[in-house]
Amino acid sequence: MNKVIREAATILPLNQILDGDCIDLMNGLPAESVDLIFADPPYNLQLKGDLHRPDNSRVDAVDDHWDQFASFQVYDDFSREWLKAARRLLKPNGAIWVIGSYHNVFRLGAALQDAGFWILNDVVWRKSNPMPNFRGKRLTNAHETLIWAAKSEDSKYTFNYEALKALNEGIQMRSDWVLPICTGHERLKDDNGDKAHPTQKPESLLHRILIGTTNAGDVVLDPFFGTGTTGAVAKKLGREYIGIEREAAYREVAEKRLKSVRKFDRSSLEVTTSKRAEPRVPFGQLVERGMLSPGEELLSMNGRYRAKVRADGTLIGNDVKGSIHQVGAALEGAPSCNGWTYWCYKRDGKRVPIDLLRQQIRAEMVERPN
Amino acid sequence: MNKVIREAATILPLNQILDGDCIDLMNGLPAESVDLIFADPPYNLQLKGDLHRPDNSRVDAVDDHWDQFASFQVYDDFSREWLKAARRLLKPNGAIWVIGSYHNVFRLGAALQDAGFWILNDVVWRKSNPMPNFRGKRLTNAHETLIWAAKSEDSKYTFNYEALKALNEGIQMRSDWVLPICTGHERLKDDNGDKAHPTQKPESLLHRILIGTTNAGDVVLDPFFGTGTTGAVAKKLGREYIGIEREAAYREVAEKRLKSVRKFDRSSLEVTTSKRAEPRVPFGQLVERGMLSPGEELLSMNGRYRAKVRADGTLIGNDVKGSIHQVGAALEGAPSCNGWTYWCYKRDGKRVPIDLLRQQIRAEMVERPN
DNA sequence: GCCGCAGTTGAATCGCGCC
DNA sequence: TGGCGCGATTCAACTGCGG
Repeated sequence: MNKVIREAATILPLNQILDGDCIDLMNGLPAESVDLIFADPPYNLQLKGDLHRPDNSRVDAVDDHWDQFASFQVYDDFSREWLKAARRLLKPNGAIWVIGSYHNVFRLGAALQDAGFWILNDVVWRKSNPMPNFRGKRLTNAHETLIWAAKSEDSKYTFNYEALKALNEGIQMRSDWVLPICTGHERLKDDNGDKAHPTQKPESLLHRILIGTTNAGDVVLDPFFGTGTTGAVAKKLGREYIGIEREAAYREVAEKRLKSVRKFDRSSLEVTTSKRAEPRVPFGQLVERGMLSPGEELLSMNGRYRAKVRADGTLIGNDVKGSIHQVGAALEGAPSCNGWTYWCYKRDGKRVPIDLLRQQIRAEMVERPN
Repeated sequence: MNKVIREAATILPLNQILDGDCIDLMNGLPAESVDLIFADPPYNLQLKGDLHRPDNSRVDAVDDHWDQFASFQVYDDFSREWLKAARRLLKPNGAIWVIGSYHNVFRLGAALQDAGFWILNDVVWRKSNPMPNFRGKRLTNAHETLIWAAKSEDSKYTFNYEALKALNEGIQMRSDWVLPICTGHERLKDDNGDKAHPTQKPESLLHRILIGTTNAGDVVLDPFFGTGTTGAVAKKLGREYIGIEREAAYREVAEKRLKSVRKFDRSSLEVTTSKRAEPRVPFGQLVERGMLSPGEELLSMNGRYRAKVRADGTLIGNDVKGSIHQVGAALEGAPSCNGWTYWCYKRDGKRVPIDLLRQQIRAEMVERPN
């Protein structure tokens, strides 16, 4: 801990959870005293009725009072006020992370820019296990967006390029991060065994943020502390934290959690690493990418059957419609069929297995596990 | 081309590129005449000096005059004006796609919401081959963001759920799409052999958008047409397009490109459809036709409940009377139940789902529609 | 202890047409 | 135009139990 931090510590309520409204409390703290802010504000989801899964079970929606706003205008006023208070607290070279979904993140991003923050990246948290779209009316909402911004255009912000590169197996870290949502033992439960907080963030996400954009000893503030994921990871990684949370139930869970956290917990470093098999390539992608055209004919490897490619990546042959696997199986009268090795196409009079196209796509993907 | 489209064609400049300012031109077109808008507006990149690669070669940045705006305020005014004109053009059930990067997309998204559009999804285009961050000062900017929004909250927007699911090998399409940037033969060159447009989008992106959110024959408008990717894919897929582009050089490249594009043949454009589109068959018809007899017993799929068929096509089981759906729901204590997939009957000692009888009727209907 | 299977769950702006 | 009723719709993980 260097001298500056030690002095600040006499004023700053380090490693504590403050009880109350984040705007009031931030306005009461000394200006230019914080290195990084992580903020997970209410998303302002505008949910109407209940939603049921196809098996008729009810989805436990986020319908808490703290997520309700009367209008975009009210939400914007709130956002601009807490962002203003947050910006005042940041040191000149400080930075902020904000997370949101399409319901609120565009308003949040515009408010950040208007407040004088300088956006450095937007980062996509691609969820490996999102909730599906049960009604089939939209795309699976499989990601959330984070915005990383410096206090101002000329801030000398912290970016640990090499550390993130190392986390990413030697390849420069990209703006899309694949991480699982918070489940299992990490997900905190209340006394009834229900989830303690409806939107607890995974520690892996905060781990990457704090490793990449803070140094040991830095002061990290979270104005929407919830169950304290930011504090837990900060403590593990040797950063100082300040939490603000107005709901007593969340504060209690967070206090208990933080007591049991130890610095340099090695196991937490392993959270983000996971092995992955070869990435799945949908056949439809060959069509979208023009490697095969709708209307083009495929030939079975044994030369016995033909089928035509359709615009949605299905085949039609002998009146059978379906995936490359389904049509292959139907034509052969087999229970199953690997379409990738069954079909080929013609180029310059030669038969070429479609699997070669898949290999080409995989080579381009250079997929990283995380 | 059906009657409605033919009439509209007398007013709408279909399959043309209009020369001029998109706001003026959109205001001159008839209201509620367009099914889908795809817009790739200027990104308002705020680039300072030149950028060089580690080998000192200069990066060819987007520094065209059309991408320069004096301030966020000016950019917002511009965005809100073209969005207003665009919204007027959309049919009540129409929708819009907008693409942007962190420089502009937050402002665009907020403007969309303020204009009354209803966001359906934000979609991340994850680039398989992005430009690296040469200076190591930020994360590799490896994605762009698309916003899909309906004209209003109660628009009955087009979503070809099954077609997108087919494109994704039978798994529901997610909000993150991995696609390569536009390179190689697809990337259009000018007479000097330089790229004809700095931000040409890949056809694969438009293919997915048009397959997923339009039907054949729909009118698709692109107010920032550029080199005409939207038009090219629309033509291939049998959609009508309207392009607007004020730069003569881009219009020329696009005209040439569109002339050489051919529509895919009819059958390959057919796409996997949802059950919802199939004709409704009342359960009573199975009784009328003698496929099931009054008094016959049905068994629930899980084997737990029985019910008796009545002459009017209702069921009675455990003192509950009503439709196959109502009785199923009541017995299971569920909010709803699809009776077609819930009940089966016995034939030769085997359980047969009643849905097979419905499929039989539907098959006959295709042969003799009336 | 390991494997398989059944059950549960996650920041969700999640019908439509007829009368 | 509001109410009612048909009937369509899910993926990846993790938990716990039984063999």
